Amino acid sequence: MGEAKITDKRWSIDLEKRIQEEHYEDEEEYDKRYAFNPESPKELFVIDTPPPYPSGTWHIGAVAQYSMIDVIARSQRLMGKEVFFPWGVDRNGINIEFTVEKKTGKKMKTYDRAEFLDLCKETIEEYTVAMRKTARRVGLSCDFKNEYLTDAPNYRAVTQSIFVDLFKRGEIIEDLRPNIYDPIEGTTIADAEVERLPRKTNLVDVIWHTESGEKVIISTTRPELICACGVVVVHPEDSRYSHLIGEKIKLPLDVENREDFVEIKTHSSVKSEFGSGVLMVCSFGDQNDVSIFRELGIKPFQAIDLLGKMTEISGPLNGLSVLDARKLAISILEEKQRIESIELREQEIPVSERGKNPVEIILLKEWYVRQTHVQDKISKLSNEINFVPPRNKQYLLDWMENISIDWPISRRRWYHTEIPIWYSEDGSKVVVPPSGVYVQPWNELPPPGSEVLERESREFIGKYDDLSSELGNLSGEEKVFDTWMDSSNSNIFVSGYLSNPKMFERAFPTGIRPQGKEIVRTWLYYTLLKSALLFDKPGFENVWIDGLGMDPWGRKMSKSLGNGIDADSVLECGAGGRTGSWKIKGPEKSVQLKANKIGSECFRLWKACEAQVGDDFHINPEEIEKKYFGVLTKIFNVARFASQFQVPLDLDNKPSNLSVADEWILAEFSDVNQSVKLAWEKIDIYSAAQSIKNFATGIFPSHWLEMVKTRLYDGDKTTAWTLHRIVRDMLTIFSPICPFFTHYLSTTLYENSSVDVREFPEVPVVELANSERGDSLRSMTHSLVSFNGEIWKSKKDAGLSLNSPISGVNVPEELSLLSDALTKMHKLE
RNA sequence: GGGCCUGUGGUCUAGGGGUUUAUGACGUCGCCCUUACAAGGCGAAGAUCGCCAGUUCGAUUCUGGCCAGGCCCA
Repeated sequence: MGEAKITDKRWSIDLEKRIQEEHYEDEEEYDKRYAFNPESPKELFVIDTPPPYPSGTWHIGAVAQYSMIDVIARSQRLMGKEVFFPWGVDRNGINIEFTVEKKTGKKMKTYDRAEFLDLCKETIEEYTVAMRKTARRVGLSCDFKNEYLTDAPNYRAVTQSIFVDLFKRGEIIEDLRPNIYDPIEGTTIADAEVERLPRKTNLVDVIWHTESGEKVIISTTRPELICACGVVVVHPEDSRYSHLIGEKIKLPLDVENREDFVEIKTHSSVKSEFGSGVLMVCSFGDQNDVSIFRELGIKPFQAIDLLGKMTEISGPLNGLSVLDARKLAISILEEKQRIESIELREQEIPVSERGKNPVEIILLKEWYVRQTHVQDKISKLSNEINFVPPRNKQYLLDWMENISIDWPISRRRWYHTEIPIWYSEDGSKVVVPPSGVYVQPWNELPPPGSEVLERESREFIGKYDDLSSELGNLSGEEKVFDTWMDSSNSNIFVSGYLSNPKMFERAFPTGIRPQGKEIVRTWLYYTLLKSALLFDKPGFENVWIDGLGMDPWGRKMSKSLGNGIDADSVLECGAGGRTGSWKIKGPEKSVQLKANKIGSECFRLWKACEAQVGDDFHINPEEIEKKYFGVLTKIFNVARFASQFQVPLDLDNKPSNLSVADEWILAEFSDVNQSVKLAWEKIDIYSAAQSIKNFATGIFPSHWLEMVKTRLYDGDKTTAWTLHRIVRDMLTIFSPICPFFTHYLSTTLYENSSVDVREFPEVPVVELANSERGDSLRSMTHSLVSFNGEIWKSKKDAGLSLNSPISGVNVPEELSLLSDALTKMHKLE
């Protein structure tokens, strides 16, 4: 016995930060610990870290999830695997374009394209730096040196190569399909960018005639779209029109190059009480029209071109803008006495969020990945994947069941990966770049080694280097990919596809995909689609799908609700004596939450212990501190207590003369050890955390330590061996959850960091793990715990202090083996 | 509006047609500064197992509906 080696009185956020900084500062040391070696003979375990999108703030729920991914990484290292825990940042996409537009007050399309790309890159770089900092603050053990960025040439080259590959195989096609389009800005826009504005519009009741001459009134605000009418529908239960179903009805305006009549059908989306209850379905008045065209399998017409002008099918309206065409259509109909009535009414019309221009849904030639033909295959392949938790696989299966159309992958935006293709002057041939080269077709000619293909058949014609003179003026594709097209390559990118084929061979299917349940239908699905199309394999061995972080009342955190919590505020809570304070809008009133100390270790411990994977979890900083900081302090104190006893030179081999008490706790510990090992194998963080926490704050200190204290003070070597062996291994198996905490304690006590252990520690008392001897030792636990409790209670009832002697108590029969230790512990007389 | 997931004391969780007066932990409350540790000890309160039907001798457990929260889609 001597002075405690651990001099700090307690775990603190400042101590945590100091250790963390040391940990990350020495890059050489850091790489030795965490850098990935693809040549390693160990089993490779690649984690497909979700590359976060830098947007300025990082959501506390997301950071909690990343901390658990780190637990997975560290636990797999501890299990002896060669873990690749990459750090990637997703930087493509419309988000950063919007940010730049907002910052400069200038629209993207008013810029020179190259200039705009530079602006995006600069802006996103600032956010990227902040994100990296938070990643370290929460303790991620990523291979930061090999950071990848989805907007970097090496990443985009992979996306482009895969496109070329799938294009050649016919899995990627071009097609005319409906898109939301802003004719003034000249760009497609996403659903999320559509806003509704009230405007006065004419609702026109137009008289149509069926083939048999019956008069039918159809109300519309878009008479100019009559030329694009594909079907007229009524509600299936509307008896007024049931006799008309299946009949042909003539369009009331002249059209060109198409039949001038359509069929009358039924559709359940029709509101019978609106107008006359008859609806003309045109390509495309609204989203409902799109789905009716799709559902009924009707070929859409193109009524409006990219400049917002009417096309030739509109006959007399040809070439007019939409508004002029509407006016002319009304006057023609009036002339023909085809208007029953006109009513000016207020209507919500869809406009583009930023331009406030009325948007149109028009047919555009876009690129698609074929997907409807591989659903069965993906579903079969996904059976080979271990889902954690299993029930969250359902999100995927349900989604796949609803897939009815191909995946549109082209966008008319800029800060994205370019679609790598050039078209010959006559449009019949295309040029695609060689594998592994990043190209910008809007800005450059095909690089050496490019191939010339027949556009329709994809047949190889020759090398571009030989044929360049025969293609005329090439035009480079200006469109870019949907960002999911990039994201869905993350697993193969980090597994070495293209960059390290030898590694890819070993590492694919990728070890694990950790992600949130909200993007199962996008990120996970698209990745599995790619793996199925490219390799006919499942993308992953494991898919870990966690729930989302909610506010303390179980509501989603959002700006509009005012219930968000910033990640850094929790991680820094307690640093430098600063406390944390959060004002959060509850369901009824605002609540002020306060905490004194949290930090990364407590935060990680909380997430590991608090919720089973897959469930949404409530985040309340006050609770995190109250419930889990004490656990850290308890374990800290156990280690501090242990640190006053000399560490035996040989911790590996057990002494021959272990006492029964020592054997008992070793038997208990080997049990805990086994369940933790099993839990880490099954990627069950919750169970591992619970087992360790219960042992480390429960029977180990309260019952064993109290029982052997005097023996330790007397300098008993075998008990000191047991103490240190258990503390050391306990810190080791706990290190995936609280790496800096255990690092500090283990290096101070044992001069070896628990985060460096690469082999799961087995308690060197094999005969205690699964044996009768072990079982019989463990069978004492229950009586021991209740016996101790009884004595503590009787002493309390008698007004005695715990270390005063007590008489008239006998150690029960089943604990006779421990009777010496218990007699000393309680001072039984 | 549609599909799916979830619903056990304040929080998290075990269990699963009948010894269940429902497990454990944390939190809360009361009493106790006992020398690693009030970060501890002892004790107490707190749940009609979301609600309503049905199946059954019996339901928290099975079935259906509803409600609430969540996710995605429209």
